[in-house]
Amino acid sequence: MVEVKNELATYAQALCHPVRIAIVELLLSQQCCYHGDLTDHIPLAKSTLSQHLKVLKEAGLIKGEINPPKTRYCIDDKVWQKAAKMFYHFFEVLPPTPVNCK
Amino acid sequence: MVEVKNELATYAQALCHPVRIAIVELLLSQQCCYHGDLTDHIPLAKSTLSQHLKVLKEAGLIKGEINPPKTRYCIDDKVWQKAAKMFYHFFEVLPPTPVNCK
DNA sequence: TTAATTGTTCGTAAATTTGCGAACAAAATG
DNA sequence: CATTTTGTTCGCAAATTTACGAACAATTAA
Repeated sequence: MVEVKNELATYAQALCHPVRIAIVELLLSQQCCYHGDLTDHIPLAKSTLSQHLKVLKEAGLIKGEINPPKTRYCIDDKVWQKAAKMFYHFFEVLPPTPVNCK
Repeated sequence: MVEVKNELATYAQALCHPVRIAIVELLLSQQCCYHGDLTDHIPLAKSTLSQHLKVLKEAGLIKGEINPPKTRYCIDDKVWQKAAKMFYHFFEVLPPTPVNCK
């Protein structure tokens, strides 16, 4: 890291691992928040899953209300929309390549 | 990596480093393709920049025509649009949280 | 109260990422 | 032809990431 951490890079970083994508997709597929055992869906040690959840939490994309035996993980709407906007904008800025572009 | 590499994760991976974001933004800001010395814009060793470019190239997001003393780096429109669509879709699927969501 | 359930934190090992300089390649220029 | 320019590749070291099991909370259930 050679400079100030880019916010977009932070979100990308949170989403750059297949397991974290899977976790987020699972949360997205829920009517409301997810509660239950994530290891039912993703075959990893719970400590490993906990670590991935931590990454997503620290990026702000999800929030969890954890009253130890019971847990609830949700996408954080607000941050999610913000990240969405940043990605939208990032990908939008590409103008069509001019035909005379060499 | 515990499973088949997720394509979205691959793009996120390519974009998860501030320097790579900076490189892509530089390329996006060009009328056409970029040619010149990237170290003018990003204060890193050229070998390091070369590595970051390699990551972006392997993800397919950029392409470079390198005839050694001269170089041209471009966003790869096709892959870019594909990645854009994947991110759009990924972020779009979030329905508004129901008010009765507990 | 004791056991069961569920999740986090800690320590550790293996793999990957990041960054650098040195060495190397390949074309342009003197 | 030698030098300059520009970029890649090759070690190498430091930092980070990933994954695991063990130990540790904290609440629920027996």
